[in-house]
Amino acid sequence: MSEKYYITTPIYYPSGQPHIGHCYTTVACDTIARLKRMQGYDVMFLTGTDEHGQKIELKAKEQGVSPKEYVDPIVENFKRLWETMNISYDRYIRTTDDYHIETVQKVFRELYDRGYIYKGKYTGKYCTPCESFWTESQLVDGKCPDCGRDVIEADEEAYFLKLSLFEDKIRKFLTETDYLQPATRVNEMVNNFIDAGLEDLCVSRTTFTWGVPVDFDEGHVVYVWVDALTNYISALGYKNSAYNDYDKYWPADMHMTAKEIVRFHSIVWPIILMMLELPLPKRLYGHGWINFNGKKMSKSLGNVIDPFVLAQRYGVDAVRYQILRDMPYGSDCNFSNEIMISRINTDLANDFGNLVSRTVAMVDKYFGGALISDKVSGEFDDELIEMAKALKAKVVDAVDNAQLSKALEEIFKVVSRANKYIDETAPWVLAKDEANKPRLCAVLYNLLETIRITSTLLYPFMPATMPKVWEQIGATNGEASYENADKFSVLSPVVKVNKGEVLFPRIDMDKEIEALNEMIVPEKEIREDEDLDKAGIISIDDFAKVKLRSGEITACEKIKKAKKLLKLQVDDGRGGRQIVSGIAQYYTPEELIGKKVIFVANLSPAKLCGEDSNGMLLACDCGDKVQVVFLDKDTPNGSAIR
RNA sequence: CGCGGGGUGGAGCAGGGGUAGCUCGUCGGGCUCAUAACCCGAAGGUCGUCGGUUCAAAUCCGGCUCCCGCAACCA
Repeated sequence: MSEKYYITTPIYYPSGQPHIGHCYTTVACDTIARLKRMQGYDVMFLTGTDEHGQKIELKAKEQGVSPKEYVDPIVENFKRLWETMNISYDRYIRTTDDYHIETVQKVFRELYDRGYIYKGKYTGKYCTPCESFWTESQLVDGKCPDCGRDVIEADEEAYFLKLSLFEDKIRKFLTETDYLQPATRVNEMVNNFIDAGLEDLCVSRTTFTWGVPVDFDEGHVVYVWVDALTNYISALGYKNSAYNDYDKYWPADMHMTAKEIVRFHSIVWPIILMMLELPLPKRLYGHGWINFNGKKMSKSLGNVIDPFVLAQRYGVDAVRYQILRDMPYGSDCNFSNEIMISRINTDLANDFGNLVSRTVAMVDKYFGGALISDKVSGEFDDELIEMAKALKAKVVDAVDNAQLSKALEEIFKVVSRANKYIDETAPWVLAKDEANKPRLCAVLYNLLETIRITSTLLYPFMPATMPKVWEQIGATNGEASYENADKFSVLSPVVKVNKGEVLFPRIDMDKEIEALNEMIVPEKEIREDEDLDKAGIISIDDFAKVKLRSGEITACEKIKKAKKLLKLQVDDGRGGRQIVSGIAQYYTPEELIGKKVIFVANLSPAKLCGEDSNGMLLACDCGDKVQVVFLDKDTPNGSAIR
């Protein structure tokens, strides 16, 4: 019986198309899963989609379809992407699957029966016409993100999970085990959420219906986390009959997530398991984000990179390599087309691909494609051989700690050493003298062996390309195995090579960037135009409701404690008013004083960071910047604008 | 005084008391087996800033400053 290894990605929320961020987590898990399989583990690799919730219900309504109909094609797209990215998941869970729903209902009830769930009141911002609750952060300009109308404070009946009971236990779990990685996040979690007092978690809602029904209280639907987190055990058949390997695989050996949901995986999930008296997972790794050109990735910035396009242009393995190579342990990484191309060119094309190419070419050229058994070792051999043999342990250690970029770094040190070895031994010089044939043969054999070892260890990272390498170096009888990855002299002494296609073609950076830019720019414009159209046509009466007026900024200061807010005194021709505006990043108070601006005069007053605001300045979104609309200096204050 | 991360040669990062290191880029050289690839060398840094501890500080301590997340407010 081989040892088991259970690894999970989060289940992704299919309210939009999958992007490069989803790819990172999934590819990272795939790499770990593949290495574990090579090591002989009985691996269960789970991924899936979290398909319930208000957001999806709303999006479906917008499109006039049922939530399931809305979600199905997106889920297909996720699966298609995983196919493209060569993801070797063993099981795919959808929270809309019957067996999962069954488990969630049973878990919910058990938590209730054990006294960990109680009925209480949920308060939040409520939009009456939409019958929807929103969190503060969901609001758009303080208004309902759906219809744009005002929201009110309201409450609804809801069930809560008594997280607070487990404050001490969870603190201990986080601080006294190495569950949460990287360890720096432990402080973050403890300081922010546990020491601050663990609040009970709202786990049911009545304002929407797209979710798992609470089977003992009609109208209630299980809300987010009890539904989503439970997937890790329902997928194994916990409290359902679809599968039967809970006993075999639980507890999970590795949950991987991006950092924004570490909180729920490090606090809520273990507590739920504690409540159910189930074993706790062994490891949670929270990785950073892929930023694009230094900015957080988001749809509104128009910089979501399409992984399908990348894979098609550069090949799956190149994409897998770059995102794994450049994501440092625990922190964010930067993505740009330049970074990706330069990675592909230097590491994959120049260093690794070219090493294979030149080695195979030399065996071809000097030995007609097959080595001879006569070999003489010499200077430089030992260092290369020792380095290659030591590599496996380093890679395994790094991967075990989710340090995939470190693992790749180590592999490429050996690749680099091999290239240097060619220079040191200068095979083309040896080839000039027939007497040196045995030495030449040994040099090439050492190179083939080094390629065999590095390509074997690269296989989990780039599973599509490595078998091609093995074909080329003649490692076709299972020599390229994990077992052999720390041994030398594995290939047949008279190994026969097969010159093949270029593994990683070099990319012309300038041309490629140009081509990519051409693809990206029009797409962005289209999306904005669409948004404008969708925003809907309004009548002149609607427009007349907005009272715009001119005014002069007479005083202006930053609001301390607020990063983005400026407090402005505006002469509106009627005694003046105070307006708070979120433009502190773009303007200093000095440069605004004396300027004539347009403001919305009849906007309902609001308090921002304790400051009253009566109105709103008109400003223009210009890419990353915001530009206030200024009027001519001689515009009288308080004039109506229409 | 909200929580946390960070400021190291042109760019991206590592180092965490005692010759400042890696990748890319630049410049010079070598080689010609190879995907104009590979190898070697050089230039380039008072390690954000001020002060403290120490024989010795990029590294430890304190103040300041700037950046980036989270949180709170982009009316």
